[in-house]
Amino acid sequence: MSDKPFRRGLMWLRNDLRMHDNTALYRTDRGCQSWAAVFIACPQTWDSHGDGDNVVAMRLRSLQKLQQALGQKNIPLYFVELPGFGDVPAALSQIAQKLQIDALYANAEYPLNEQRRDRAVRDALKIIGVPVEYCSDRTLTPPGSLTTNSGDGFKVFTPFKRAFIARHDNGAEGSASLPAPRKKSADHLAQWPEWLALESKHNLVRKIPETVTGYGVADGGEAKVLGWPVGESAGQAQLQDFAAKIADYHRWRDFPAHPNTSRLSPYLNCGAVSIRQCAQMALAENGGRWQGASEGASSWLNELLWREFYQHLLVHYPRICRNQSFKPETERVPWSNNTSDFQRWCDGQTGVPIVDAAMRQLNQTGWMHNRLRMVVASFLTKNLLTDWRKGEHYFMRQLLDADFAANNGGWQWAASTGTDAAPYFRVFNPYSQSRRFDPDGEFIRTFVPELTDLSDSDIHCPPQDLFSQVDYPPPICDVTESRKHAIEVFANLKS
DNA sequence: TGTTGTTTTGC
DNA sequence: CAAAACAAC
Repeated sequence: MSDKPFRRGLMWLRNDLRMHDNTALYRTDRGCQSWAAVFIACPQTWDSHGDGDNVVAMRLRSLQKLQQALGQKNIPLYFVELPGFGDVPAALSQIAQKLQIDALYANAEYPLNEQRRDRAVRDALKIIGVPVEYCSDRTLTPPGSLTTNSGDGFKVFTPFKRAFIARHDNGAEGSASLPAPRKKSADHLAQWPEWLALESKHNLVRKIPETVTGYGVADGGEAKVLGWPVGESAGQAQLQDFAAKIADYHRWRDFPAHPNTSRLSPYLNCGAVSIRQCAQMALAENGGRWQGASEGASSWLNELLWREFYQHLLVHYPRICRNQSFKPETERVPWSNNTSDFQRWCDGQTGVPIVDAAMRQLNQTGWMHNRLRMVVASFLTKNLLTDWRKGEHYFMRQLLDADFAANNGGWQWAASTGTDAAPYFRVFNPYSQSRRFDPDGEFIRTFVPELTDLSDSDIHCPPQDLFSQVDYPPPICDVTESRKHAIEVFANLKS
């Protein structure tokens, strides 16, 4: 007799695609004598959530890597494509019965539709007597567990941070991370069927496809997406690279041509790297404290807490997941929503070099430097007075690191519609930002080669006579006038 | 993690 | 008179 409470278990993988320090995976391995993993693609729901080709490619390629790693431990990984989240409970119920599963494990996800899906799965499996365990893994502390004295979720970052640190500045994060699952005997794979037919006509198979319905995937067959190597080992390598540079993070983080940023977001988002691994690395650099010794490490830990803050907000304020702004009065902003302006912004053809360079970086690489995300978001929502939701959606479609909580939080911050957002009168001047953070125009030259020959001082705001000589558009708007107008519009909301 | 226009400071 | 400080948006 084994002391394991369950004979056969199933690990349901989502955006947690790694072997090490994976809470639910660890619980499955420890809790079950025999187990398999399953991934369910839901392209219809993914599409309605705005997931683009890039984030889906990152997900599927990372999953392929994980399947190899699981295979080396003689653990099967099943794949099935269903249309949407609504199809998942019935399918998992069938899967659990046909595979004779005794327990299901997964790591919790916090957007509203994900929570609803997971509750429905728990209810469906309860009917057939299969317990479901959802683990806290995507955040450092479970959303909902940090509240103000009155029991509400924090709406302001600084008090949230203070409360978080009060609870976590005790070295607990420094403890060892969870080990990878243990290797199974060679006959373990044979204890699980090669494939299963489900009643919905979707087959559960052990082969991960190159693509799913409605999604094209970049870089056919390669272990890269838009030049980014995929998988847990690539994520860990990135974490190690950044660990060597984190002491200087604060000094160079704002300069897009010399970025000393972590570039970990695509890995963090699909789960190739855990948030605890990130925090542990930075805490090790910082004498085990959240604030203090190393300015670089402290500064980056602060960024990790912004991510944490936005994840927690979803649970306390589900209106965020209903396509609504956090501040109700900002629903009355008379957005101009000019279609061709928006298209030019998307294409990097606004005639404002730093904005165009940033948008082209996004379009070409699936990633954008954080400061530039603020600059282009401020430009779209304030100077072009376009609804932040159009920008949010475009970012979701393009980003390799597209995460609903972080992306929505960032956009509502820039648009001044969010909690603890930039005050409406704090509008970035893209030319000032350009001169300050790309002083010699190096970043602009990388992505807007039309302007290569301009002087370091002219490149931020090209002179009038350039437009007849070079195929580059004149500025889409006057930033001084449009700034004034936006501030006026927001000020009028009060009356 | 703002910008701008105005006032004050310091040489 | 340039740089710093400040107020208002």
